[in-house]
Amino acid sequence: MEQLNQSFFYTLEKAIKVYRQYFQTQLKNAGYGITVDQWLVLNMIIDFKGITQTEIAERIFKDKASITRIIDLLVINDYVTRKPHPTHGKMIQIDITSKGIATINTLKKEVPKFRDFALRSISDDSKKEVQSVLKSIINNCI
Amino acid sequence: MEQLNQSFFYTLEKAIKVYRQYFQTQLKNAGYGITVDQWLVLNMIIDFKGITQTEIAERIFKDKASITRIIDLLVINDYVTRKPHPTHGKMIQIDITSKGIATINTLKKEVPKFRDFALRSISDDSKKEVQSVLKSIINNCI
DNA sequence: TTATTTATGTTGATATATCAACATAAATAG
DNA sequence: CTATTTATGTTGATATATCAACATAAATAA
Repeated sequence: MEQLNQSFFYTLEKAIKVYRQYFQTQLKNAGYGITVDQWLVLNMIIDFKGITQTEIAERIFKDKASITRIIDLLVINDYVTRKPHPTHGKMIQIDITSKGIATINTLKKEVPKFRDFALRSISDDSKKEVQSVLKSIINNCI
Repeated sequence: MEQLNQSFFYTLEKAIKVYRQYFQTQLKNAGYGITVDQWLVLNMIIDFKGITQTEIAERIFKDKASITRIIDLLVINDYVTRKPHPTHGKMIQIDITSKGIATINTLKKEVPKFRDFALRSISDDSKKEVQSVLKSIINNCI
């Protein structure tokens, strides 16, 4: 059993790494200078208007310190702008630039293809079964 | 289907993060200052006598630059020593210190418990099924 | 033998992860 | 109202990931 458990996590680590690398390469090949994580954050900003950085962190399982720095880069690379929220305390108001909008609009169409490609030949039932096991692991570890 | 694929990777990311965090916390609670990745590398050095850094990198899916730096830290923290290989080119000879041996000896017994805990209540068949799907993903992305 | 390729590692630059400490505005408790 | 707590973000320190460039010894080709 221990052998099985060891190789289980070995495969899990490998799968996530290979997938991330594939994803990043696709972004690059499609002509985007954006990273996977920057894309994730940009996506959140667009999908959830007015979302706080803390909430972005929770939604994509990152530290809020990471979010601060990823947004720094989104600003540097002209995907978004950041200014103090007019009425609400320490909150930050993030506005998307035209470059940010254009990028997301295209990627919204492209990214699903990446996922489909990575999961091709896998049945929906299998996906659900895997997800259910992963959720058990999550519950076991929390 | 796209919704399923999106949530599939969402869950995958979450599971690996939660597991890694659980693992690191357990190491800390057990009184070890070592990180998960340092432990992984130390393990390779012990299990495969004379292994090259390049090969360690391949085996645990890391960049060889990362291995250089992780071993830097293993040296700083007195788990191993590093010196030029006496006969073989640019190779490095890595020797384990007594602290390194003591650490690994204990962790070899502890770590399987962490994995078992994370996978408790999951049947062997399920684990195998998940692994098989993960391997398909790996093949799809490579 | 000389030139080229291969194997092995290191270093620099940049991005991200994590934890702890800090800063501060808003909300709540007393 | 004042004190405390909570919500939200930033910053510093350290660890890791990734890519590209570099260094160099060994092996191979010419």
